[in-house]
Amino acid sequence: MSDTPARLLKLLSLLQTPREWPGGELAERLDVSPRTIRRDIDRLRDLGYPVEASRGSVGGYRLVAGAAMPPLLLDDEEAVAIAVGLRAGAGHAIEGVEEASVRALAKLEQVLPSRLRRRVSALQNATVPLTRGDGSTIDPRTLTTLASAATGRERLRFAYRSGDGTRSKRQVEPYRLVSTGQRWYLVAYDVGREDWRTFRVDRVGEPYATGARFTPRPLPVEGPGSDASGGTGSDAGSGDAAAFLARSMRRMQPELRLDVRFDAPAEFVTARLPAHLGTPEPDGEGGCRLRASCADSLEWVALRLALVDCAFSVQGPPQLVAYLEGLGARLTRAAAGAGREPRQGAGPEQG
Amino acid sequence: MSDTPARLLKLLSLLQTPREWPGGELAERLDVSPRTIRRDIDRLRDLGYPVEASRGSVGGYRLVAGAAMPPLLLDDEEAVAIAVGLRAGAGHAIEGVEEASVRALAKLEQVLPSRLRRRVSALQNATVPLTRGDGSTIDPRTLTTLASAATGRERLRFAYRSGDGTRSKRQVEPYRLVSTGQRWYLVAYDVGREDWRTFRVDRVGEPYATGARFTPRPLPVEGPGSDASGGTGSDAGSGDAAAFLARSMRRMQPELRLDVRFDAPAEFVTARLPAHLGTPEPDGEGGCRLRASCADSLEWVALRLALVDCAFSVQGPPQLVAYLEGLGARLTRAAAGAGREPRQGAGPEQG
DNA sequence: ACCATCAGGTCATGATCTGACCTAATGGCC
DNA sequence: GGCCATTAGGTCAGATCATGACCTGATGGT
Repeated sequence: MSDTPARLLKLLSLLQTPREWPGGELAERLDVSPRTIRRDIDRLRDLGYPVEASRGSVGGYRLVAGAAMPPLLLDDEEAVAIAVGLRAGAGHAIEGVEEASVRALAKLEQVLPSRLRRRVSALQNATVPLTRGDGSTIDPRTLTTLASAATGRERLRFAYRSGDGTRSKRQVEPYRLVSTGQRWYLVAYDVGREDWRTFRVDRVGEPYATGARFTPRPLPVEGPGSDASGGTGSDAGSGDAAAFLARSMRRMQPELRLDVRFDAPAEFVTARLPAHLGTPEPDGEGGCRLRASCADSLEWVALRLALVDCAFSVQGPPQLVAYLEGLGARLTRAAAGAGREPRQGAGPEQG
Repeated sequence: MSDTPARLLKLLSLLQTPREWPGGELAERLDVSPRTIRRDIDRLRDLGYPVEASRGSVGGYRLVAGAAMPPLLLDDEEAVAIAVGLRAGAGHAIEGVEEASVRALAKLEQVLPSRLRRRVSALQNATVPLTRGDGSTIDPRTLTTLASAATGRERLRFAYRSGDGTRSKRQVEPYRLVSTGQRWYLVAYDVGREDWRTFRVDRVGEPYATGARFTPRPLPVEGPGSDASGGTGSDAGSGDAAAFLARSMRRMQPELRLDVRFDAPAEFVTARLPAHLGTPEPDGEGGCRLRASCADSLEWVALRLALVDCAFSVQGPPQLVAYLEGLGARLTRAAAGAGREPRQGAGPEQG
């Protein structure tokens, strides 16, 4: 409790509170002399954590932004908040940081005390997921298990339910998690099939790491047997995995072939659409047209389109048209009920 | 670089990677003898960080969940992912952890290196906010500035735009941030007005901490002048602030008086609605009715209602009815355009 | 002008850390 | 069952380091 490293950690934790700490107060809190505090501050600075000091009678120390991230010392509630936030984000993650987000979540959940874990899952259950209905909501626990196994180079076993409904048990050497828009895929070497495969994470059931470690094989670049000439050893493989996924997706049937016309300029629409849906082409004066393929759920696509906040018109696919029709009718009926008792099946009516 | 505390931090950071580390490898990485590694592991355990060891030929060390949160050592991408996730969540935060979420964000942004900060704001801009249109989107920077000032007991100056449009400059002693559903409020002592006020955060402009520290005053409990008999000194004031906000809200006009009937059982609807919107009462067979007041934005409420995924009917307020009408018409038109070239103003038509 | 704060030097003492030995126990693999 | 790699921990000598007590200076707000 009273040795130097512990004190340094405590000091770091105190300094992370966004306020100024006079040296005397720190000395009192940590039960050492002010001189030692000054020395500790020096040490932190040597370690690369920039402690800023303001002199004068209301001066004090404060940790500011530096070149590297200092260790984050979170209290219970903050840890829970981050875990909940990341889990909520895991489904429809912010583009560009999906993988990192899952890595961070895995890191956090690895060390999250069990009482906090209970609070997290309780809050998680109380939260209404934004996308639902097509049954492909992703279990964050599955995601973190896969992510841990991939970075920890541990073999995985899981049950897989493929697109046509057949079930199988797999044992794989996980390579990397990749997300496209709303969906997650695992690129892995299937030990049983003796080949590389991509798995949709929402079709993975009950994954667990066997504990057996493996040395990662090089991901085939194009054809089998081409040279994956010595990588830097660090993780330059994320792009590879994404490319591999893209190639294997090309062979699969994309689930939705979008064709939408917007009554708004292309840049307006682009700014309001997720990037992986593609970019619309100008079409006519003041309009644009989006043709793209995606594997996202119907509800989610419909929601994104509605949020673009301009008139639009869907050419295809038919399921999307049908869904929008249904949703539009439901909303119109909801609005039409105003002023009198609601009744099912009341037709639309306008004032 | 090579002294003990730094090595311990590095060790912690290595152990947080979700994989097993043999002692020898750690010794090599940290450039000390294996014996020292064992001693360091012991030290970490003494500090309360439970390091689990598996013996045997494929054994190794791994940090597991313990009683307290260990310092989180994030790499750049993970830090960015968390920051982006929390900022995205700041607008429509998960219920129950809003304040903690903002505290965590403030803590993180305080030490986030500037190059990462740029990446965060770039990603933030690329993201389409889920709610827009009523101009009340919240700037996460404002939120974290206020949170930092509140926990750091620093005075704040900002420009305020009140409900009727009048602008004023305020200097306050911030007490606490409170969120209700989608909106954020600051409970603070207004130095100029010499009284307690609540401010809507989205109406706060250009806040900055003056640097002047203050000693927090007790928040009046009911009437002015009642005794707030010595609190525990710690932060038991979160509930107080919420209660204070609720009292001062009661005097204000709530913005939306919802009255919605759902064609689904009350428990079905409750599970799919955010809690702060209130709970619906059973109404007729298999239906229920929700009467509640809220200060959320129109678009957001409409979205939540649509996501309940059952037929419903809105009695009021009129703005909501009008908005749903417009949205429903837009979606119906979007669906009706299928199969032929879209044309503006084409009336709805069904097959 | 005064005071509180940060910044840093020096010194003696005592604690602590490290590496090099050693032995014991455990679990997986052949 | 035997072998091997791993964790676990004891002991010892020497070097290193941390601490508190003193000091002087600089800075900035009141």
